[in-house]
Amino acid sequence: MAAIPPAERRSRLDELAPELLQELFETRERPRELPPLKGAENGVVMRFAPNPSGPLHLGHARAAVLNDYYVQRYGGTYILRIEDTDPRRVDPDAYAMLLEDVGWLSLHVTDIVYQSDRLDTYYEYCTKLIEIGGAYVCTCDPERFRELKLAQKACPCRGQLVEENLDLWQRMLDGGFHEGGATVRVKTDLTHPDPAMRDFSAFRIVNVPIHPRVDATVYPLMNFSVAVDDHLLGITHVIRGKDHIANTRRQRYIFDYFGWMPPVYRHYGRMSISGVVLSTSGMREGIASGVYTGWDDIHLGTLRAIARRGIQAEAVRSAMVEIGIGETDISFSWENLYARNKAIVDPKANRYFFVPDPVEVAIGNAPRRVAQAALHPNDPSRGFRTLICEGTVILPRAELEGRGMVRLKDLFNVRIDWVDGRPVLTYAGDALEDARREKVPIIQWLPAGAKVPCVLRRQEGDQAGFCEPRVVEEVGNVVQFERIGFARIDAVSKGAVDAFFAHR
RNA sequence: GCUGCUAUAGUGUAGGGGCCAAUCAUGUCGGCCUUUCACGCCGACGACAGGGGUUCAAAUCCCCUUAGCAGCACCA
Repeated sequence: MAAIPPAERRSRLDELAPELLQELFETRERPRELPPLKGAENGVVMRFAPNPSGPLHLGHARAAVLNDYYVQRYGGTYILRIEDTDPRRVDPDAYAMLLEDVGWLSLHVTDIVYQSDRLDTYYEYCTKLIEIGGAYVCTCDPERFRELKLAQKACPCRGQLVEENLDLWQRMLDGGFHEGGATVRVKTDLTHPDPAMRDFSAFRIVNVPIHPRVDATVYPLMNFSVAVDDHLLGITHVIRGKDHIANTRRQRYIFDYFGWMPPVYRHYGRMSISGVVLSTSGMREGIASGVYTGWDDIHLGTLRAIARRGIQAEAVRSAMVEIGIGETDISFSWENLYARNKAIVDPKANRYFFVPDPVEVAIGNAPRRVAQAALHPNDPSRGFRTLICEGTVILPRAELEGRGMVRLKDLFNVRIDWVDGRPVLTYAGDALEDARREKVPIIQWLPAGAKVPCVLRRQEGDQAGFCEPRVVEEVGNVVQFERIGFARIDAVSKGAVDAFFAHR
């Protein structure tokens, strides 16, 4: 066998056992399966833990979908945990937006937990941690503490007795300190090679702004509340970005102090997303200053923005599962997302004509014709659109330029003569074969008397024109404007259609 | 700077010592089909970051280099 050149092997095999060859080279696309999770065989408890500072975007979708994927795969519970322990980063409107976005993604959430409901629990565990000598209240200036930390030196507060710490802690809770005046620190290892690990903060005081859901001034930092919650809620597996690797190590100290078993962690790599704005603060500013129309502006990477453009949740889900939980840094590919969306949307979308940048022209010698154009070429049972040509039509300007002939789709051929730079059209027969033979483009058109104004909104800018009257019935649906691409019909106002371009 | 993680076609991914002359998708190009530049079908293009080492055998294990990323907050 080895003596036969590989190229020859295939042809030989083809002669000997063609069915074997076919099996060997059959390209079956198996549904993508992500690597198994350690210790998940008997079910999992996982969580998606967004911060209510704005709506969800594609970055969130990755965490949300991947955790959901494993919950679906192994069975178990999926907790939506709203991490609202920083009043400064809470947008009261975001709570509702989060739930909408989770709903849009069809996450299989079984429980919803608000961390702001659980402050007393965190306080209780903080007291315990102080009691067992795992934490202390630090009243140093933050800048001073930082210097000491970098020098691997203890701050004076670190040596306080448990009783002193408990007193100070109570004083914090009683409002005896102001913002910045005191912080609870977890005792770790001052000589830890990674300065990020040294005596990190667990609680702080926030006086302004007031939390929209709870009356408090002492708030846990995420490493404390997350560790306590992951344990109390029985989280078995955590999938999150690698920006949390350091946090995982910090949280480990808390698990160890309490003698808890930490969950299994997977940290996926950074995902860069080009072409849209993702930072919540950047989006917020842009909306406030009028650069963006709102959280669903098509230049943003929020789920509501891409949904508005006609991207289906299932496409997002499928794209995220394809990306998976690899630790490599990746760049998110809109192309791949669009391809997946097209697969979902193409069989459903009805076809219509949209004529951008229209020119109205009378066609010389044009017979009156009733054109029947299929709503979907692969599904005749859906029926037809009826377009009546009485001789005057509108055509996309760009399709005429430089041409001597075109065919109007589902209608007839027209000759184009250029007189003083203006197109003069003449009926040139019905035969499709003529158009084929001449390799003439078959273009979209509309009767001059039966058209609806339509604006196709793209990221690059708006495109004005006209579309078929029946598009008005497609609000909320994705349609295909023939030869242009897929678009979601967003609204109809004053008889004009507002459409958002999805992709080709 | 310190601490850590990662490196497979343009993009995303599979492969974790021999089955790799490397998977699948997407993309691009060509063809077929078609009254859309859609869908579908056929074909082509395109990658193991670089250098050492271990081994009979390395994309796979080890080391170095390079590059990217993350963290070093009283954010999450």
